[in-house]
Amino acid sequence: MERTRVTIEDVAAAAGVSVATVSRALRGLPNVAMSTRAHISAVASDLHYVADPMATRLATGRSRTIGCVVPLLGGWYFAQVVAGVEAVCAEAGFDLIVQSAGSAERLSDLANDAPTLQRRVDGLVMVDYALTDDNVAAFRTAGIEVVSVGAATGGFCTVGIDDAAVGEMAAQHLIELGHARIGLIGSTRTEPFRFAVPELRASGFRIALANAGIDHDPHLFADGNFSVGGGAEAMTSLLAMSSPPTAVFALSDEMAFGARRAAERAGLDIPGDISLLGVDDHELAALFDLTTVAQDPSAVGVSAARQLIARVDSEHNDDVHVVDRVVLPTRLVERGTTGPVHSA
Amino acid sequence: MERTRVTIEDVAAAAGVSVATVSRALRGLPNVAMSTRAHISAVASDLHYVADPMATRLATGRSRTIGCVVPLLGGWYFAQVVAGVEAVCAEAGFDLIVQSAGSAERLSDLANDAPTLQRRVDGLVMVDYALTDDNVAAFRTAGIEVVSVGAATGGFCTVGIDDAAVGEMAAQHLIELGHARIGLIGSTRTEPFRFAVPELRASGFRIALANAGIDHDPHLFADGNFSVGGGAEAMTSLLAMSSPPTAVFALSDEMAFGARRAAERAGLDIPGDISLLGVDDHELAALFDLTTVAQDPSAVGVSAARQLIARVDSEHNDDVHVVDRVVLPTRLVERGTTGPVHSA
DNA sequence: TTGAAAGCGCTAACAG
DNA sequence: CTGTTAGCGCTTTCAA
Repeated sequence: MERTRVTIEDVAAAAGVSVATVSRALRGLPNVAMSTRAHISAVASDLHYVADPMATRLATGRSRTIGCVVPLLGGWYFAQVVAGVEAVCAEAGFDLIVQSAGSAERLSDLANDAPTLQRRVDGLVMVDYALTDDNVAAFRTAGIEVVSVGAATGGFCTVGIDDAAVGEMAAQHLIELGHARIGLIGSTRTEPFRFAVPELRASGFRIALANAGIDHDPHLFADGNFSVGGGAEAMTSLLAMSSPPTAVFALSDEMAFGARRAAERAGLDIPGDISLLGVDDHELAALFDLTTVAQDPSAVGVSAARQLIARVDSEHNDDVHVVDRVVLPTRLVERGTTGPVHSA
Repeated sequence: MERTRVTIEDVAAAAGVSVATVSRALRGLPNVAMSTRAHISAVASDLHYVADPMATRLATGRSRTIGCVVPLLGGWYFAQVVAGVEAVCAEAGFDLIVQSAGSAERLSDLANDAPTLQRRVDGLVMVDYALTDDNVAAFRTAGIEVVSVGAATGGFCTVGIDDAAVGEMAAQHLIELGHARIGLIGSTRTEPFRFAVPELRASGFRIALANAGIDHDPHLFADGNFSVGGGAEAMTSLLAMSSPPTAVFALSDEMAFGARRAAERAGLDIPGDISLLGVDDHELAALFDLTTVAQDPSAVGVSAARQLIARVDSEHNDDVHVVDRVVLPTRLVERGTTGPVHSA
């Protein structure tokens, strides 16, 4: 068990060359004789030499680390995204720092910390945030590369799905089944996360209805706060209406789970009495036999991380087509919670 | 927008003192005149000076970063643990690096990387791993502080729950309801995660049965692989027995969800025909009205992170009682899936 | 193709 | 109480 670190100087001495040559040789830089390179490599592995990351980082100014900021660790969606980001980092040899910022204040703290952040990470994946101009300016002047996940913000590269299309697909499916009175379970919260998402999905949904000549009763909306419990409450309030909907579109599967339970508790048959449709294809959606518009959040994380790493690391420049916006596919997964409208 | 970093030298020059004094003053070290300290602080914040983390890390050899290694990012349990760890890191001013290692090979890769890992993190939280002697040796000789989550391994500080007690509580509850033929849905996988957990829970369960004078039919076991689908299959096979159980204990809520669905599909009433009990108190357990033995994985993460940080950072030495083993509470949450046995 | 030497920005003895 | 001076370990001109 060696007690002292073996440094580049040790290798240089043992190989009978200068540290500069060792540095070049080991990093595969040009202008090193084949023989010297081989010799140095041998000596280095012999000594179990590995370059000290901190020294390298200080000298180069790059950390081979990216950060991923999410509103909430531990939620299904965010956990999937982070998993995707991590997978890419692991394969690219990057470290991944995760931070959660669940409020606009915490987000600003982070932005104010941009100067030191810049030294700790080469870039940031910001998941589902609405960045203020100040936030954006802070990251920009600190020189931190940012890729955003979700709706576009701050003029950064954005990867996500087409949320309006999600709403359209949902509406379309329900319309085809003959539904006209369709309830919507969404959210009116805009701080700090998923800000534009509910509105985008809802608007796509409304547009599709309008295109079909159906005018949507704005009262058929209930706030489910993107939670299971909220979904249940929302469904309950929808069912309490004098003229309840024949179908309900929940903007997330978790809200749909709650909604389903509430409907069952109310003695309703699904889809006999009321159809239900969610978004996500959560891992438990199949179990609930929930029809849903599927997305793949881990693929979003993968794509975002690739875009980011391609921008900050010249070695990975060509791993991916660097673009300003990548839109990942969604698709309707028909299961058992939607069916033809029951004519009264 | 300043283009060049402001260094400690700039501050020293502007304040008319030496860099050493600036360093001491800003870090709150003793032996600095009150007046000088105040002056330096003023100048520093005036210049928006912040110490470069990388330079500090190289000079001190400490990174104020901890790592968290999990078998699988994106699973409910692990996401909760990571969330707890992150919360503590954020409040202690530590960065958190997350890595997933889903196989024994990836785990060994990580251990082999211990020398550079040691420079990048001050310590590691290893979640639900069975560390080999080689792994342990690698971390030890690299001087990486480790706290393990789950069952004890490698002689490191361990934080977790009493899994045997979990099994006992479950058995006890079912016994009190009069059940004697109780099925067990568990897992026989041991690599690389949750290794000892299923066995510990199962053994506690069996011991409680034995103490109650019930001899447990070993055929009443089915492998659910800790997944929803696996739980469903396991339940199906249990129900296919010539003499099926009157109650089933699933070693995790997710398996219980699947089991519940399978039972319902088979036309059985819960708890009328068969009782069902899980472990975790997953966020969706209430929705399924599932009786379960609750644990709080994010609290586990919090506790583990505190133990680790107290060990690696003298400033946080007293934040927590440093011990070798912390056991967090679990409790039975009675809901609607368990009921008295139906005498035939 | 290789080496010498000047950083990168901070900390930590050691003097004074 | 404060300043001087070596490092920390690697990268990167600039010469040779």
